[in-house]
Amino acid sequence: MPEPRDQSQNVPSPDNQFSMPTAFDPHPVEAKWYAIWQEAGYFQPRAPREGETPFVIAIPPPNVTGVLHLGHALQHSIHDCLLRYHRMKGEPTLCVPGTDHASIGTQVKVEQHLFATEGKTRHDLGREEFLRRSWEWKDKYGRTIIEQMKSLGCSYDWSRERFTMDGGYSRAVLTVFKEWFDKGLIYRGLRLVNWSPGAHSTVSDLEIEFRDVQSHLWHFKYPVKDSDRFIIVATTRPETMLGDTGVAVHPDDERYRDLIGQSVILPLMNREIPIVADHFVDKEFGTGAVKVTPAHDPNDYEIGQRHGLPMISVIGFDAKMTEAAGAYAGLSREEARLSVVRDLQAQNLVEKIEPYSHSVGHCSRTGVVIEPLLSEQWFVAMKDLARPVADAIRMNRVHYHPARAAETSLVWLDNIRDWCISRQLWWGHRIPIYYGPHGEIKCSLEPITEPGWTQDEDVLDTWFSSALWPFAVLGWPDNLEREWYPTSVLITGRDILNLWVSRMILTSLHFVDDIPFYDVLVHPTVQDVFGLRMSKSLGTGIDPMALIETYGADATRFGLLQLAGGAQDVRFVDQAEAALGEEAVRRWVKEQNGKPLPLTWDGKPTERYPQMQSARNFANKIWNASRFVLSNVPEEIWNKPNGAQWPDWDSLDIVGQWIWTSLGTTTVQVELLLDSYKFGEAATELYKFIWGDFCDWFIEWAKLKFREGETQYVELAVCVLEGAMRLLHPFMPFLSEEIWQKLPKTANAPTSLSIAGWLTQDARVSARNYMNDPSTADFLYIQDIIRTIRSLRAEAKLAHSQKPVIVMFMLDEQKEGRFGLWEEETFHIHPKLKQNLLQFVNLADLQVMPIDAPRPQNALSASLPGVEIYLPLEGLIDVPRETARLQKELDERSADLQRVEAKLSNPQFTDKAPSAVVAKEEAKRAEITAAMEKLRERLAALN
RNA sequence: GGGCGAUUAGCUCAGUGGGAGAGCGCCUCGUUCACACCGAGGAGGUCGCAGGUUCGAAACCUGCAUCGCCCACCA
Repeated sequence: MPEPRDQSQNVPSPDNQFSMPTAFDPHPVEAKWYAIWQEAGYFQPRAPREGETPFVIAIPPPNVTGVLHLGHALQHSIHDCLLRYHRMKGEPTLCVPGTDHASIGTQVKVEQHLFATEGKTRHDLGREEFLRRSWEWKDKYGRTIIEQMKSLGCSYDWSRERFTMDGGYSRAVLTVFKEWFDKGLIYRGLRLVNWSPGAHSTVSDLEIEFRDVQSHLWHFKYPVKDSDRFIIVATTRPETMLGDTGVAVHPDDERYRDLIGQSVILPLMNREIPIVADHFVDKEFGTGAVKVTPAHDPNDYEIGQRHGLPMISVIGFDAKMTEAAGAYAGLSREEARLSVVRDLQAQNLVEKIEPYSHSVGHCSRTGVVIEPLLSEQWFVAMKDLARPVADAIRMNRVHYHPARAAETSLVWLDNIRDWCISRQLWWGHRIPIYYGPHGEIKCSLEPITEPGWTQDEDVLDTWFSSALWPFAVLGWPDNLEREWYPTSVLITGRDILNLWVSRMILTSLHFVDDIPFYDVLVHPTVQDVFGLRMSKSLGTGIDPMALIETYGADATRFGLLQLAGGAQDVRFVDQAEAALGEEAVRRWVKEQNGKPLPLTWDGKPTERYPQMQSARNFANKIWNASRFVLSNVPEEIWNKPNGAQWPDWDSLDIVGQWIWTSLGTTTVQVELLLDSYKFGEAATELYKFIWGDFCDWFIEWAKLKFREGETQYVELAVCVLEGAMRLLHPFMPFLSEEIWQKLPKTANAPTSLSIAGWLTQDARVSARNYMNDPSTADFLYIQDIIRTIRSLRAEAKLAHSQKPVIVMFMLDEQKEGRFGLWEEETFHIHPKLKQNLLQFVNLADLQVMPIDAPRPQNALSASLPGVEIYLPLEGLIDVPRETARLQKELDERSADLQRVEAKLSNPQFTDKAPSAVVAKEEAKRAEITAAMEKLRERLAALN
């Protein structure tokens, strides 16, 4: 158990006041609080009560071999922000974390490691030993990303951590397979699949990377049978011609119309193959005639199916030419290509060879060129399963944020193709199909050990198991914890909306008869500073752990959340990249595929990523504001058993009422924005409140009050700070906890901010008071006046030691109803307030005169609505300079007036625009006219 | 090729019909009293281009240009 906070009394211990260093050091704070939170079990929720809606997230399980990248860091910042927010609001809040076995990704890594360290392949080890090594690998490296999430502060229920190959999960996978098999939804078939000779397995579309390759377009002459004509075909893959079983032309192509139905003699193989007509063929491309190799090209496969062409596999699983390639058998694809071209040239059957650039599919795991191959594979029949998913999305049972993301899924679902689920790998869920001695095929959850029976060698596509994630981690198939299901929201990137999200809905509807989550939130893709997708394989990755090291976890989270507006992609600024220049970066990425960029950064480490630097500065600002408030808490408050209390509203001055109000309205804003997943705006609201309102205005003002010994003002400062820490906690959990713990609190206060609950009614009561007493808005008016006075001071180049007199000429109606500012009877500025203002702006005196009183000579001046502000100067003022300034303002106002006049003199406008808009324009005209009049007077007074 | 989105200050981005905004950066001034990871003041924009709708367009429509992402992939 953690050391409980000493609640017997609030003591002004050295820890509270004097040992706070002037700069916030995040790392000790992070380590301390995460350990305490976890040990205390704050991340494990209570069970939901009857009728209560819990908040539940099952995180997208990252690969066991993975490390946190910037996209993850953003995603988990969002997760944890929502979790902490809902937990503080008192909802039962559960987050189930875990990792994915990532079949092919992990296997390839283990194989690479094996080869590098021992020079062996998996076949040298055998299946059993290889799997043992893979589990070892998983145990060793699978922790990394989990530890990194903890570094970020994620408040996930680690006692529930799952792995997609743990016992219960495997049972879920096999159960799904068997049920679909028994229903006939899983079948075996000969299909063209993406074969990775590197991984020696089929791979999913997602695991193919298309790269632009400089190659050639070869034009071959195929002799037409019983004729001296040739038909010329163009190809990028000469070696596949050995497997050609047809030539296709467009049915409307005049050049070939008479040849349709005839045949050609395939050179080198001397095989007679038909000429068919197919709409797929583009008349404009190449020669308008296509060689058809159904066994090695997806489009040719389709054409072959339509015309009943045979399929001849000339390339084998080892990426070498097969026996069917005749004389070329045993050659590699590359060797065969050279030989075929050479032999055709010898026969004078090569028309021409053009340079040609096109994109070629490479295995993203091994980098080897993908070979489309015919192979026996297991498939899921998707059509009937997909329809209910599309229905559920169309009926808004699942809400996508943004809504247009649903369209992506609908297009995919409406054009669904059967899903190839078998992979020729060892690491993964082995297919529970057993073959009997007499050709029997059985699906069994338990191993069949009878003699003569063997299990299918293949494993399942990783996404097959991922598709079950939300309910499999909540107890299915044994005992689904319905109180936590469906989960609340799934947070993901755009790229796996179909591969993963749609399939989760599919399995959930089928097996649990319910949706898996109410909301799907698509988060932005983080791009580099030039707008390119960030990718480690492109050398453009940024390590979030380095950000945490440099800026702290709180700043990293806050900085990332500030970027997370909607689903709009965001750019992450790296000054080192920017310095290198876009052209250089792109050239490097293109030429040095996979190698890290040659980036150097000589400046301060914190200045490299300005978006993070800004967040770190914010954290430091909060730290110092808190340090200042704490250093002013007097003994008597530390000794109070209930700590600081909200003061009486009516006893506060205008500034106190204003900051209290601002806390209340900020709270409402943050709630609204978080409820609608607008993290960037919520973060900005907090930034503006804490830095702009609390630090820049309230604390500066409070300095005067603290010096005067106004204890209740200290209490107010503590209470506002306490509320601000609650608002901040979902964004910056460590810093907010650290400060919150230092504040004087009631004896029975919770032991941690993370479970302390959301803002109290007291904290928000001011919003109601504001509605009843709009005079608090007057402080915004005072701010305007203060800014104007400061501006005049700067204009006059007054030293800080010089205290000028300010004279304000004010309309009476400007004073009415503002009794926080003015004495009720005399309309004089309230003496107490005036005294504070003089100190605040560093003035000798502040005089308020009637609007028609004579203006001082030799003065700088400015005006706001209803008030003119004069700074009389004893010495000479710079007349030309001041004249120019006033003239410039006059010109600007004049332009404004012209615009307004033009509108108002247009009968179309006055007739058709809403009367409120017209009235507004009229008021504007009056205001501008008055202001211009004053400007002219001031100009005249100068000259 | 199809779909989606973006284009607003030097940079990153808000702003969905009625007087162009924020943060960072930049310039000037200021370090005895929370913070230089700071404070005060200031400069800076024909809202990608061209049409259209409207009394009125940064916003709505059309086209074009540029960029990005997703899907399909050109023999």
